[in-house]
Amino acid sequence: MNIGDVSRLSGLPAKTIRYYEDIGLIKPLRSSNGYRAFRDKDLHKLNFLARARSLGFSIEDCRTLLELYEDQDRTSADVKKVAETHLERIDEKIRELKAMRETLNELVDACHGDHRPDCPILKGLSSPTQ
Amino acid sequence: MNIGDVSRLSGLPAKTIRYYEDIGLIKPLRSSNGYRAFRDKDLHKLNFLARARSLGFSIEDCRTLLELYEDQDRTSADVKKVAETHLERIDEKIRELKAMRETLNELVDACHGDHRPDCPILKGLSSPTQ
DNA sequence: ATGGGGCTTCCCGCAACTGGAGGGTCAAGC
DNA sequence: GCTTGACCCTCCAGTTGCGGGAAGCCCCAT
Repeated sequence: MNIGDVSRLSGLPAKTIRYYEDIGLIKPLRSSNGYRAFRDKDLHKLNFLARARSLGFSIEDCRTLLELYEDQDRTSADVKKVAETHLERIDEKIRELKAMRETLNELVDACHGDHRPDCPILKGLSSPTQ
Repeated sequence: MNIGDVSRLSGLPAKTIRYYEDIGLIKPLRSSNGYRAFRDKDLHKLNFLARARSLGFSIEDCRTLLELYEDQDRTSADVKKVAETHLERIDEKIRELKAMRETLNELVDACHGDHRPDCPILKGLSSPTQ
């Protein structure tokens, strides 16, 4: 398979796939013409990466998960730990965003949004949030 | 005021303040020794920026908001529009994160997390999410 | 005068790609 | 055999919003 094929099959842009090779996540073979030659194994890994990335795992997490994926002697505890740590990061991010959302929403609600210059949003931004 | 002073007062790192000058968000004067000389006006802007950034506004949004802040002829509708657009981006982000959280949580819950290699998390990542 | 801050500029690096330039390869159609 | 277009290759620069660190002034206290 050429890069275009695995790109279509995995849904990942060819650029991304080349990047993943650059940073050592996948190691496709090469044809005599210099084209990357992907095996089923490479495609599986790309699908794995696409799904892990879509769940928000960092590239480094993905590297770890791929290693565990390929290690027959892994323990599920190791995998779970990575996932739980990531879950906590997600929760933290959600909390942050909700806090932003709340403050911002109050400001937006207080703003008339008419032709006049008077604006509680700008006022809120220019005076301390207590 | 020197950069250290406004850094302490605004809570922004000196590096960040220099960066904001680089990209034209603030325009402090210069003392004869080459040091940046910040006026109250600059400090106000830095505080404004710190608060806008903490609400998740992008630098470009901040630039727009600062312009509106300084424009006596603005309309509050213009400000509100920027804020509402940002609010929608936040909501979208929260939705994404919650979807991730849900999927990830299911996988984590299904995983024993013991010494055995069998792991639903890796299985989930290696087979299509239907 | 010497030591320790503080300030300056400049350049590199981060994450995770994306875009584009400049060029080789391959298969089909004429 | 030649061209055309769709692929593919590498390499370099840019994105966002800074942070780290080098190399070198400046200023004040001892």
